[in-house]
Amino acid sequence: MTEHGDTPGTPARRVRADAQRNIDAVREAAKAVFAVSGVDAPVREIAARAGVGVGTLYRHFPQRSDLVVAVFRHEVDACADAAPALAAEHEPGEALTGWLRRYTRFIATKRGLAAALHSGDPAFDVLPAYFDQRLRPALGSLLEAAVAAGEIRADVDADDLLHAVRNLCVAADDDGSDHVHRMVGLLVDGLRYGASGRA
Amino acid sequence: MTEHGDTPGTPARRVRADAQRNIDAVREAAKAVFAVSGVDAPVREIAARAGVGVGTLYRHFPQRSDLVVAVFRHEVDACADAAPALAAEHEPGEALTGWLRRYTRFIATKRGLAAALHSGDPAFDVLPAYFDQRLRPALGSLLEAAVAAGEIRADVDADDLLHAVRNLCVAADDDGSDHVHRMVGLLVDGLRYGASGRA
DNA sequence: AACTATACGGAACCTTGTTCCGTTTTAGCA
DNA sequence: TGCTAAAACGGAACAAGGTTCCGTATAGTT
Repeated sequence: MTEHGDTPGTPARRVRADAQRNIDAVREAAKAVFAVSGVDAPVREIAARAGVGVGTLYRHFPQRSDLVVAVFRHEVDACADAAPALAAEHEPGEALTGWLRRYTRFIATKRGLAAALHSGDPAFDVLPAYFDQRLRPALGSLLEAAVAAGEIRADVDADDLLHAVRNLCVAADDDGSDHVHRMVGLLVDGLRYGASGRA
Repeated sequence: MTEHGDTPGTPARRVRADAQRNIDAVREAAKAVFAVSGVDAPVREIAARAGVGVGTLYRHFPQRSDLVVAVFRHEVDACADAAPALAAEHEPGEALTGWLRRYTRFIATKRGLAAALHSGDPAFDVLPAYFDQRLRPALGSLLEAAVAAGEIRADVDADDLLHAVRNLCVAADDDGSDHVHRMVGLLVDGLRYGASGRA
């Protein structure tokens, strides 16, 4: 799991309780507003939704882009953290498909972000790296477990799968909601095809 | 060739001379400013550079995006119009390589635009179509001539070549300036490889 | 309880897109 | 050539969004 709402570069200074509360509130508000109005939504709207003044918002997120980055990282963290949780509660194969479903849901909410990521703003340069660095091990451990249990074949790595699913999601615009689920199901069946069969 | 500075949808109404002068001036200024500061440059800066008030600018280009579109179309036109000119002055093979060089120069200036094109703004939806519709015949006629002269093989069409060169350009960021030229040269040599040989 | 570093709120400021309107210029015509 | 109406001009004014500033409030400490 990940600690809490630490904007990076805050080495060890205690954060006042009310400040932390506001940091979280703003991040949640931003997440909600981004989902509805896209990442270009006005800062004031986010502040209002969080029940906070713009001054407070800017104290914690000095630039608009910091807010976008924070929301993105938090969601990546949540997605990554779901892996061990699923692994603890399900069979390896179940855990794997469950996590991929979770992952597709994550990707689906990122339509607006995609444009921002490729906008050339260097503030977003760190995001793809964070994405890989965090999600690859998460999926990797699920894959390993499923391979060890003999439920899937051993010749696919986390990176390939991550990118394949992502591409499936972006290709299927936003129409038939379960098309992506069927496609991902197909992928997983493909993984099962060459399984060793040992349980 | 293409008439002059006709923003589309101007059926037959005479344009006053000073107006036409300003339209051209603004378009040229925008081209220059975009090249330096990118397509997000402030409108006022463009107006100032054109020696014109913002009111005048907005009279001819009611939206920022109209200006971007106009510049883009004008440059596409210039690039397309270069084809017959080259064909008239050079051997078919020469004309072809000359035009491809011209085309790579055009693509190189479009770094900033690429982001805008994929920004989701529907105002830019028409541009890719215009791009193809205008450039394909231009290159197509050069190809035909070169094939007829026996200088190149016959099994490559304009679309493939346009996209191939474009991809070469975007792949090679903006470093070694002539890498692209060498790669395009390679492509053309490839075209020559299976030539019929008849002159 | 008093004190201080920290945080809060929101008015104010700046930049940028867009509109409005009084003034100027062009082009046809007598 | 001088007259006139339509067309075009310029830039002040407006709207909206990002960012800063600073007087006030509060958490945490002694």
